[in-house]
Amino acid sequence: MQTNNPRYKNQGVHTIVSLLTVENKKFKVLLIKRKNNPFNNYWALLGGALYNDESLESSVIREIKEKSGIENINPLMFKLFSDPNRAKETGFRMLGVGYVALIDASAITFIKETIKTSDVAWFDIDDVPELAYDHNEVLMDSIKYLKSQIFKPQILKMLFPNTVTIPELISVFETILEEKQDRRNFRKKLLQENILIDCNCETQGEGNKPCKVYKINA
Amino acid sequence: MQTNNPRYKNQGVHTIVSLLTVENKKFKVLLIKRKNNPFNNYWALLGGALYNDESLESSVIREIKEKSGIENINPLMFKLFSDPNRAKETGFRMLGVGYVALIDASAITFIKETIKTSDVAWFDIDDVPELAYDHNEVLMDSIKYLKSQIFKPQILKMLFPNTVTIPELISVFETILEEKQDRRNFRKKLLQENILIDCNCETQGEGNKPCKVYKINA
DNA sequence: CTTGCAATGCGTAAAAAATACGCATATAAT
DNA sequence: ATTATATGCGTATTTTTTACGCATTGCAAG
Repeated sequence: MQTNNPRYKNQGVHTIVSLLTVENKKFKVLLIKRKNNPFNNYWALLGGALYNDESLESSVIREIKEKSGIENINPLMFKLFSDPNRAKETGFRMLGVGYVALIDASAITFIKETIKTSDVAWFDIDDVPELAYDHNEVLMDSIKYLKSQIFKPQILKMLFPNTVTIPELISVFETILEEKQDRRNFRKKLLQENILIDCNCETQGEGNKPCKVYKINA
Repeated sequence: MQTNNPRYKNQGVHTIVSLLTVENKKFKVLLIKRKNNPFNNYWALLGGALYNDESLESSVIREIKEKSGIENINPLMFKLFSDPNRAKETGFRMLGVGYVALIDASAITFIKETIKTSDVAWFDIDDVPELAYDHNEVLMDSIKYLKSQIFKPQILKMLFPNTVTIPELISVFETILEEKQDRRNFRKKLLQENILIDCNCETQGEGNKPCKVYKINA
């Protein structure tokens, strides 16, 4: 077929993963420091080449697991990056498939133990340096997409894989959306749309009135 | 880099184009008959391999021009088809990038003159045979996407590159959406959202009261 | 020249969805 | 007791969507 034709040779696909979290009301992204050319020593989003026999999603999951130790991720594709020159430094025509994934704050602790090297780190979204390739653009697009899809159970489940309380949800939403949410409407919406499952228990020992505990319905 | 690693070898990208039109209140798609294996003699959507130095969109435009003679197309990407086995018959790992494009009824006449061979033809949407690869799925997805985006100027401009009247618009919308539109609300919406530009002239000699002539604002 | 058809163009009314906000009450810590 | 923060029920306002009424215009066919 076609790989013999120079017009089609040297094409490839890689995934680009915007792995985000919220910790202490700060919105953060996981970056890795490149150890090869091109863009040696630049920070970059997670990602890597697609294997022939795996799906894009498996590739993303594999990549996240390798670099952060995190499993049980359900990433979402948000955009295809296809500019012919977007990775010209490699000498290949690479398509980049953009994915967003989220992890909950408790997993961050776990990641911190996994990460021994200084080449993987969380960056505050407002404090991201110039990244390799077109990754700054990819990151911005991923956040825009996330904001538009934040009420989707698939996303909420990544942010809160186990249990949640409504105050926790509000806090995380306000951080990501960068705007205040009305308590009453917020709660009404989540309950009306059957996004939350009542666990019939409450938090305790946290100062004020206990919160009801829910699970994300997904 | 990576093409030496068998895990990444033999990857490629091709575009798949759902080229649609409405003629005499029938919704139609342009198909070509394959003359090679795999899927020899099967009908298929337009499309082809991506060249290294062209954008996906250019590839689509080129493909449409080669096969139909039509130019001035502004296609829209709607989905990435990435199943590892979706083109296993070729022996390659091919990503398929799905695009929708539309042409106006007047261009159909032009295409008919261009098409001399029996291997390119318009099919009624309800009468599409089993297609090569995953093209039946691609076609269905493209129509679903089109329905959801039909009011976008980019799409309207393809359907009506020159001038339109509101009755023409309604007729085409009713065919594509498969449901009746209310004349008054339809008109209100298009005018309120500044989708139409008044050309200050009217149709004539068509029986009843003349229609105002508009251009799509895009 | 009247009548019917299909268009323009201006309405309003009802229904549904999104947004703003009031307030009574419960629980734990101080 | 007071304070802080939750639950949970409510309503009012605004915006958007949908449904539909009707007077008027221009052409064609009888």
